[in-house]
Amino acid sequence: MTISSGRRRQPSLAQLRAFAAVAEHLHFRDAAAAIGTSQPALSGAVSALEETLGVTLLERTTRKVLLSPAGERLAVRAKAVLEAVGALLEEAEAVRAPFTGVLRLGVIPTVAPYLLPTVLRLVHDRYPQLDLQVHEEQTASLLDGLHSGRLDLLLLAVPLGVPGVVELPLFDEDFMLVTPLDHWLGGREGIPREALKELNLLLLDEGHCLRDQALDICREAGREDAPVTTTAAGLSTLVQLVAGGLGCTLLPRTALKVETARSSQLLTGAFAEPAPSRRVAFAMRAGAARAAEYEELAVALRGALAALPVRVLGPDA
Amino acid sequence: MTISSGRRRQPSLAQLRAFAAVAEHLHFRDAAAAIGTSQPALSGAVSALEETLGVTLLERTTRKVLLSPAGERLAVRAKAVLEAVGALLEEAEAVRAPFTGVLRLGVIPTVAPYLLPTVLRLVHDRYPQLDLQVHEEQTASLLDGLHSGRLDLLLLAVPLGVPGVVELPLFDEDFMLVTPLDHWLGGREGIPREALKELNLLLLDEGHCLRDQALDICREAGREDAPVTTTAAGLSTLVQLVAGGLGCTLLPRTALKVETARSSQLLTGAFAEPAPSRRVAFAMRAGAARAAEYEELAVALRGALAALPVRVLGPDA
DNA sequence: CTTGTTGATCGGAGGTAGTTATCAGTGACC
DNA sequence: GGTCACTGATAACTACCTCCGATCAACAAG
Repeated sequence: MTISSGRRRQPSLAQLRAFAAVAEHLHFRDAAAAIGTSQPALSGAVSALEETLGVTLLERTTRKVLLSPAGERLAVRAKAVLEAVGALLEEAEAVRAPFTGVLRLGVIPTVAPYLLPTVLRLVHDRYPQLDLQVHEEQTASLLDGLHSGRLDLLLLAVPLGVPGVVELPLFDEDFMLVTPLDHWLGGREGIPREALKELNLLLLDEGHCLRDQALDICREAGREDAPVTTTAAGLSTLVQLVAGGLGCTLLPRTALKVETARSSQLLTGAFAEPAPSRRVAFAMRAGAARAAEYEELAVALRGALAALPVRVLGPDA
Repeated sequence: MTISSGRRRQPSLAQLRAFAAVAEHLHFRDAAAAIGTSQPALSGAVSALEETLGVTLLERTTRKVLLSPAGERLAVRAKAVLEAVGALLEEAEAVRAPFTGVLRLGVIPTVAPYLLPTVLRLVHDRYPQLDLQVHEEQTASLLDGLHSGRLDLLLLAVPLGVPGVVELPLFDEDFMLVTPLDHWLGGREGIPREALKELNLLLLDEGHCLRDQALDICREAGREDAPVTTTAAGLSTLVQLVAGGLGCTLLPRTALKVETARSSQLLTGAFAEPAPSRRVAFAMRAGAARAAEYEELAVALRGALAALPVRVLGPDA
């Protein structure tokens, strides 16, 4: 036996938007301005929602507005509804005109300089309507941006092991050993990984995933101590340090040609098979509205990678 | 330069409901009846939504209705929106009147008979408005029901390791060794786990998690072969088989008293500390509308378990 | 060719939701 | 302590939207 009168109507999206805006601003007039309506309309919408739900959402005084405990919980749900609507609209937009509009692509610094030429040419030739905006950041920052909606698609090294993020693998590439001219391993092939135990290895700064990968490879090779002596902010700098004789470094295969061409003081060595390698992939939010486009983009990019010294992967690798 | 005219309005929930209903029934009149409106209203709503989104959702002929590819994708989004609205309404209901209405609780067979008395008494005394509907099924079926919305809350052995499911641990309980009277381990204490390697162990049928746990314990004890000779559909049967001298079995501590009281042909042995054990917990959907209630229920149940021979856990164990 | 069924269209009634103008309560400030 | 600025709520009005019943046009079956 319920006391509440009559049957309850369904809340409207306008009401949920009104509530969400008030919950965010905690101020009716500001919230009204934010969603482009009048204060009375918003006031009425929130009241109607409270009536509909049978719950007091806000503690109002004439001087300030507070969310009630119930309001706190329901504001989350309201935002979820509005997000779902946003996703639907975004998907409709994507369906209506695929490969148009802005695509905010995040790329890690150890991939960007070597892969972007290929990516940019591909997009320009094949999807000329697509406005690609590139953001070069480290992995952690990229993932944060992906989740917060600041970025749409990432190009980085995987596996990430982050739930809610889908990886579209593109290719594997080996790491090469770059040494000074007079180094005992200089220019050799079939270098065993164990050689890493003895080397003075130069690494990137903290935060670069390439640094962590190099450390992992050292660990796998049986090296106990951290081989850190000097660090550098970019691969170019790193290579210059090697040329200066300060040590050796690992370079992904795609970076090799560009970075070693600048100096005649370098030699390149190849590891014995299976050489240490990294996998590069696209990453997107699970359930992204434009997922189909990103997958098509991945297919196209795999095709465009044929000229590069990498092992291109299938979509399910 | 867009061809489409004017600014687009927002879709309404009624429109999304209309579309979702048509997508489900693929028939306008049936769909209209399903959501309690007239066919013209529904027809208009879908048309308006197509206009709003700028996308053709349905391929209509006068004889049949098909979802367009875009419609397929957007129907999923529309359903997601409606689900989010449903979650909001459910949460509002829960806020308005917590611990009232129906709670569909799923329980595994090896927990139900021993814990339900405590649970039922607790709910009856403390939450008399709560209409507890108990469903006894095996873990896989329970999880399926939880995801599909057929069940609200589960009571089972953890860890599950299922994403999207939150576990609220309740207690740990040891496994005891039940043997015939004349067994060489009969009634002993401090039995080493390695003894399991030598035993003829009777197990439950496939699908019972207790069976898998027992097999795990055997594996940990170093047993290579599967100790399966006979199986039984329930612990009561299993114990009768032991009393008949067909072998030994493992029984959770909570089941011990009830199951061994029926026969004088049994002895109970305790393993050496730390004894093999299982953890029993509530499990709910992540983001469940009534999550706060389930957590309170877990707290209350932990308090009510003091009389049982188990190690009650804290909420973060 | 007739008939039944399909989804689309029409015209009018009702309600929803928006607007502007105004009210009433509260805290800040001199 | 009184004034004032600012808060959210209310009132009155209007516009639009959505709904319904009735009807229409297209199609398939017999």
